[in-house]
Amino acid sequence: MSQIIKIKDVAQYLDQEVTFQGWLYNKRSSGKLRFLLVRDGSETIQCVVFKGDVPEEIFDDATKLTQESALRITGVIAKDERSALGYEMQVKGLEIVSLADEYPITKKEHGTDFLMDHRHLWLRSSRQHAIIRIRHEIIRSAREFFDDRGFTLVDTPIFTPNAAEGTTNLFETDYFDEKAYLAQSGQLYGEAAAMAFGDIYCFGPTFRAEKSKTRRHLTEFWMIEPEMAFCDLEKDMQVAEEFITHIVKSVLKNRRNELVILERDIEKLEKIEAPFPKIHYDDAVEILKKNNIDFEYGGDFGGTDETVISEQFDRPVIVHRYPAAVKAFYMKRDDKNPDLALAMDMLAPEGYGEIIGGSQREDDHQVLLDRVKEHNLPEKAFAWYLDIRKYGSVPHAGFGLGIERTVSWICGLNHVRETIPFPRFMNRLYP
RNA sequence: UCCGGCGUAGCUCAAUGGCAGAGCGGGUGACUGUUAAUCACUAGGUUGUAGGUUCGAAUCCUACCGCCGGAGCCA
Repeated sequence: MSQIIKIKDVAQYLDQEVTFQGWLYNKRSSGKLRFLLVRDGSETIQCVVFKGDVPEEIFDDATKLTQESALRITGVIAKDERSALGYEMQVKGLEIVSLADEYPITKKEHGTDFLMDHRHLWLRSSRQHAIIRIRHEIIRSAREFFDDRGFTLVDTPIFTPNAAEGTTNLFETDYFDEKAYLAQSGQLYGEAAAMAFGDIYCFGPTFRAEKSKTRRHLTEFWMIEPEMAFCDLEKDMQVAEEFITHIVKSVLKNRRNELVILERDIEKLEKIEAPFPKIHYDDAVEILKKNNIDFEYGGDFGGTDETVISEQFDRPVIVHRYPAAVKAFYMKRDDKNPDLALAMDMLAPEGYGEIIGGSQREDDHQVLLDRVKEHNLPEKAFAWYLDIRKYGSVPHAGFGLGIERTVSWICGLNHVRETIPFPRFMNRLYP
């Protein structure tokens, strides 16, 4: 057998005999010719079998190959303008590794529910390849951003003993006859880690048991959450905008072809450059009023509100200083107006909604203890968290980026369910 | 939980009260350059489930189930 190569490297082997290992993506035929589209995970190439060039049994094998059959195929690489890749293989040899059963996913259109039932096979299609590779680049560049700035990766637990804000939106599990909950954020542990290492981030799955049936919600999704000691809200927002700029630029540089496959409007992504507009909550409410949106001051923004606000700008917009009443207990209040929390949300353009939520944290022990009591939280369960404020407390801040919403925005998708290999949402636990 | 839509062949859909169909996929055959190849032939159905109206129901009515979209919910 000749040298086994990846299809993406085909240009280096012009006029040489090589072997691919892969799967049959599609097959066309014409008389004494068989056109085999072979995918090996790196790329897809057309391999041409001419009856006069190969032994009869090889031509018969090429004829009986079914979609997604596994194969090893050997031949000479030739340049060909008629082929989508620019190259194709003139086949000399073919080994069927396994003949596939009738494949459920055909070349015609399918409904989303059917495709989700066959998610394990759907991942083989070119569109899903493009999305998952962009997801990979987003995660790779996100880690690179923090790694290059000296952040330490400190991952946080998934089993947690207590519910920060009630248990209705948490998945409950049995932990040796004790109740445990799947984490909905690593942040509280991240704060402890920041006091140990200065700048840290965690990256892992988070779980929300909300019965949300919208294009923006999953029950299991991934968040990357930096936490920084000696950091205030202003610096927090600055890190966030530089972070997003870095991710978008990395995708544009390293996964441009995938964006083209997805027919993404690349010009819109090329406008993403720090600094981003940063508007006060009051200004955001003003925007809603100007657009005749019925909105009561003091509330949180709904999906439509977020879309209207983000549509005013050509890059992500950061809204800061929300009413403390609609935000979490651990957020520090604004000195200038104690009704406002030092919180910030970043809204993606084009109506993709909140991709980042962050804040400066309350660093005073007594104030935080009062908040825990106000929210009727179990003081004992939060003892370790309050400890952080007793032993060398400092101003600190951080944020969380939702990976799937970011992938959805950068890819220009209309639903987050395609942004994760095996999504979990309402009515979807299989495969 | 609420509001709206949908459920017909493996898949995507048509048939709106009167014979249950097409395209794709499968099978058989033809073709030396196909690009979701094309062409011919062929197999494939408890019309989501249960009940009701009617001479007659995929079609109208009721309930249930499932799915989709949205709202609510969403540190």
